[in-house]
Amino acid sequence: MNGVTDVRQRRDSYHHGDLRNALSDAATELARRGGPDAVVLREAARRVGVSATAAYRHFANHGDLMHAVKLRALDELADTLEAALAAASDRGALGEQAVRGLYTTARAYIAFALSQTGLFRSAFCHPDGQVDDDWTPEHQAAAPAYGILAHLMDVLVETGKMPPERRACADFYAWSVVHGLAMLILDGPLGQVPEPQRDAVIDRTIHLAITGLLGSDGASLI
Amino acid sequence: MNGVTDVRQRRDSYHHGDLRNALSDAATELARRGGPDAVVLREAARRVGVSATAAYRHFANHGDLMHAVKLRALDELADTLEAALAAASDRGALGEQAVRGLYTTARAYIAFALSQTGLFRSAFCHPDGQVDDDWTPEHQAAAPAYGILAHLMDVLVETGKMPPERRACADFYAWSVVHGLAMLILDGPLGQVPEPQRDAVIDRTIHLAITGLLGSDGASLI
DNA sequence: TGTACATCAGTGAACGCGCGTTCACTGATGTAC
DNA sequence: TGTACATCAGTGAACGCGCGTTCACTGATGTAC
Repeated sequence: MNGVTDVRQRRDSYHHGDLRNALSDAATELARRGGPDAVVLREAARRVGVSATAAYRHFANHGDLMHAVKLRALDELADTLEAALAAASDRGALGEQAVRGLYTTARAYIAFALSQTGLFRSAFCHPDGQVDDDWTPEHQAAAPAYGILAHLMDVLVETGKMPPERRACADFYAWSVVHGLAMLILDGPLGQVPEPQRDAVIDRTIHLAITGLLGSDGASLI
Repeated sequence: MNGVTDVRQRRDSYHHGDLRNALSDAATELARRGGPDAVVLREAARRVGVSATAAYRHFANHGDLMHAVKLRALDELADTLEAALAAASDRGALGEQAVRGLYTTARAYIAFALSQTGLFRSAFCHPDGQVDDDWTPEHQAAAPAYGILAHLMDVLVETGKMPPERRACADFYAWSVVHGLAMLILDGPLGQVPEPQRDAVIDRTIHLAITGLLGSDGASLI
């Protein structure tokens, strides 16, 4: 851990050793604070203690750096969801676990969007001049959040919690609700709602979404 | 119609007559093509045939102009939804009309996001230095799209198509699905799906959302 | 083991870009008497 | 009806900003013999 951190700080030798990673780290921190627009190549270099030109040894251009930030943001989102899922209790039948898992994941997604807004936006940005293939099946590791969701859905069907005929696109549907809710809070009408009410709206909306998917039986669970 | 257009073109007298509107128009066209980032005060002035300085007689600053664009985008979105709703057939019982109206509105929302991406993004941007009160209840006229949705939901309950206990937040829920779906296509994994499949995903997701809200009876309708 | 040399990874100065905004100004308009 | 003058709505030149990117360069490294 400390070894990793060391390499990210300003070096004392002429050669850095791991400049690409250090720049990605610095750029990611910029994104965390200020979103995609705050990712400034010169500033990242400055923070690492290196000339701006040095960055061009490791990234083709600004869009390339941005792209690295995007992948990190996507990873951090997925890690957050997985951690939330792991932290939730494991008791009960598999099906009930999956239902609870859906609630947990949904809330964690919103929480990430609200607390790590800069990164969240960066995960869905378009680095200029980059081919946007982060989402193709081949690169699906870049969107591991989707894997989590899809797996939950499969378990729901297997355990009889969700009718099989609803399975098709159920993952996109769930993702849409939760992503749209996040965006409406960040950029839309729900941003103006004071916080206690907002939390109620979040819970209620997630509840409606899951109930709709599972039938009313899911409702009684939480 | 032509009278309106005239005023938007370059004037021949020293005084323009309706510069504020002309600048809003020009800026909105910039947004339509290139999204919020394409709204450049100097370019809008150029297009109207006026010095950049003149804009400051009518807008406090760039954010103020942007804000005008945002309101127009919001209006155009609402108009599009209403037009789609009006164009849909009016036959059948009120409840069935409302259900069909939901499908129509949802599809029109996505279609707007995909065909008027620049404006769509502008409707949900944050003009810098502007207090974001476009969404407060007092200014709700600024989000007339919400009114359309809320009214549909009320009709669904009144006609017995939707259980009253699901009414709470049902509008936010529906908006979230449709907004999230649009965003996932524009900025997320669904953008990479080739078009025929994508349309299927859109229809299916909307269907899941509405079925979830109404119960499976809604399903048979479309 | 030492040395020559290709290659890799940095440096610092400079450029152009186009924006938002300000300044001191001038031309047109409307109103009080 | 004419005139003086305040006010409104434009103009053109200029500024500073900070970025991404390129250039010709130098310092460090590793490998062939």
